[in-house]
Amino acid sequence: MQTDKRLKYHDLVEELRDKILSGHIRPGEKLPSENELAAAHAISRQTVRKALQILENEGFVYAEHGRGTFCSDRTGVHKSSHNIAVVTTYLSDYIFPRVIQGIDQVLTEKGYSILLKNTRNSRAMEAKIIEELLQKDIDGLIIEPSKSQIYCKHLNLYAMLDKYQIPYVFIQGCYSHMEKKPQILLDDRKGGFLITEYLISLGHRDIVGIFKADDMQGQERHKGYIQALQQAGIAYDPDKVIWYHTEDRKSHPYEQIRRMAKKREKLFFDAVVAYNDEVAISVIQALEAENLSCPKDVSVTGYDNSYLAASCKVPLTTIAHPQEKLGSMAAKLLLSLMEKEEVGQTKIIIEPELVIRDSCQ
Amino acid sequence: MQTDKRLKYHDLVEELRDKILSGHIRPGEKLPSENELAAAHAISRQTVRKALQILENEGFVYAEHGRGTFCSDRTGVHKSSHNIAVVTTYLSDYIFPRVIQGIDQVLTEKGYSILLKNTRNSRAMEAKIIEELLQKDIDGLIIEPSKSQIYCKHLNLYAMLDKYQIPYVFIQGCYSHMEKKPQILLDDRKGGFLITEYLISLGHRDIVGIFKADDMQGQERHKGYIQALQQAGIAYDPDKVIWYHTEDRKSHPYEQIRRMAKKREKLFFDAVVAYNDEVAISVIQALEAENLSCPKDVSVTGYDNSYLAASCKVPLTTIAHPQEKLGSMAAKLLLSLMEKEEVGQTKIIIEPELVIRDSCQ
DNA sequence: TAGACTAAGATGTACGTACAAGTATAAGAG
DNA sequence: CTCTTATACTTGTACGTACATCTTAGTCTA
Repeated sequence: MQTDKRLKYHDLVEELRDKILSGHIRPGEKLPSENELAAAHAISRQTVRKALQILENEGFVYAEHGRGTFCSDRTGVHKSSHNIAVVTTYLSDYIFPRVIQGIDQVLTEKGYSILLKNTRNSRAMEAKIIEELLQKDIDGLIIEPSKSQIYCKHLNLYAMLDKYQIPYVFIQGCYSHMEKKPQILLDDRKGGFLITEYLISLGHRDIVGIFKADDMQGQERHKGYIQALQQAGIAYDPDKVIWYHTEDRKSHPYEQIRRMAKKREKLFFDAVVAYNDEVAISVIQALEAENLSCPKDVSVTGYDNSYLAASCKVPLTTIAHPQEKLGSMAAKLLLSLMEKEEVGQTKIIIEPELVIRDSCQ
Repeated sequence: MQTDKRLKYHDLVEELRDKILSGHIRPGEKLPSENELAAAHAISRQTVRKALQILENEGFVYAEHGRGTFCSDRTGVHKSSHNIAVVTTYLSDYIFPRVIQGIDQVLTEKGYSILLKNTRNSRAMEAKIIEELLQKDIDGLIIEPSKSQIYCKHLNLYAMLDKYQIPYVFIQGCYSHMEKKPQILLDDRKGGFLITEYLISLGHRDIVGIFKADDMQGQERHKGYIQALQQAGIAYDPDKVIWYHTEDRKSHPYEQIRRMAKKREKLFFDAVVAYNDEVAISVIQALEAENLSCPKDVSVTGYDNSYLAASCKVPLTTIAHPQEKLGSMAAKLLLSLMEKEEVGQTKIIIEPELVIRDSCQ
């Protein structure tokens, strides 16, 4: 096989490209004029022009009529689509709009756009989306993991992201074995602890817990719930815990609570720690259907402090979700990763806060 | 100003590009040889080569050594990023999440992604965003106009979209002079009429109307409100109408209603038609602050049938907003425009529906 | 000192030639 | 009939010339 050195214009392209990539020619710097290059390499000006045109198409240089040819500012590596993918599980009208709003505010300011995708909480879908995103040239990725507690077979896709130097930030959760990756999450265990502890401080001892089984948040809030019970010396009773999956979020907790409430004569709970505000509202509805009232008969707590919590029938005592702040923090972290700054803290945990309203007594 | 026709290679580029775009040269078809083109246009072969190289860079043609130059399979137009921009006014957690969800469902199925942007209801921002989107190569655009009742100076940007053959669909509103463009909207006048007519049928005659001043929906709902009053022979009283701007949506309606409610001895209204559910809730809060109750003292109606309407303190009688359906219809319409199908109906108006709950009597 | 002019030097357009190298086809040899 | 070969035609590389157009900087003039 012969070397490529036989093509003069190709030679020049490689030489100049190397000089740019190695830093010998810096962004904005003027290249030698076409005639100078021609003379220096003992080739014709037309051949030099051909080489420069190739470099221009590749984005390494740009020419200005009458002034000269210059090295591009952005070292031509990738064109920078200025798109950043935001992958969430659901596009529900629950808390995500605000998270995305927070992300958007930060990104728009810096000239980036959001490419929105959602996985419907399916890992297969998530893998498909990341593959797709690797094709489009995105500058970064903010992702909420799907069904995060289950072991994830598609970790190699994240290795691909690393390889292509596409920075990513996890929000709301993170796969095991990736705990050191940049991420912003809430201390869900502490949140579960705080809200349970609050109920205990009001005198409740028979506290039902409702948790989502298919993500890390559910697991963590459950742990916090147990921790608070233990601290108060209350025995943990598995029969008082209801687990549900995302698909059944509208029916399962409702039916379970109704079933439990039916045994009124031996009502064995006086408080409910719900996984989130949506579930809390459905719990209250279930109680009312059995002629029980909240907070008079049963105290109920939510989680996330969504707009539902403030405006629903019984304003909910809940745990504050930072929403916009979570989004803007994630966007800022991603931007600093993209600029390859030395980022000190890449794992940020937001402390939960108790918001007291009317649903407990 | 001189025409572009002076540059020979540029001429040839345009001629060939037009032939390809118009279908005179079909994908895979062989173009005339460089010498033939040179002879036919009485220009040199080198000039022909320059033109062909530009077309090759743009993806319209490809050359095969020794065989010829051929028209690209993918008609070269744009590389098809498979991104579709969705531009809304706000990313509120109000009704947009569901609209976007509807769009996303349809687009994901066809392998497209959403590029999300929001204008904060500013026309300047909208112009900036469209300019930016013209740079990125999007395949289509779904847009909710900003401050749509005000005359829009940036219509030329839509002409640019036409020129680049990027199809777009308006949702929720449309600029004047663009009534014939593809759009999906709600019959807001009829909605305003229906809800006002309903209040009249309950016996109300002193009905306050609250409308947003800075978009078409507000204007239309206001017209429907007047229409219903006229039909019932009730005189229109401008003092009973409150106009507000988006920026003041949280304070202005609330304060106005409180002010009106303060004159209790001569309470001159017994019903309120609110612009949307959010405002309706704030109206109810204002009434309660003055010790008036809804629906006992004053009937209040919402609009949009958001999740707020069902779960708030006093479940709202409101007008159904199709949400997901609006989104999916817009996405489907856009897709059919993109495939250049002959689309029969490009202006779709969705009929409003009354949803009766507890906030009126 | 401010402004106009000029010249030098940069890229851009256009044409020309010559030869290299790949492809398809038709003619000819076995 | 099959394989080889010659040939004509294609695109690719390389060089050369000439002039147009734009920028910059220096010079001259009012």
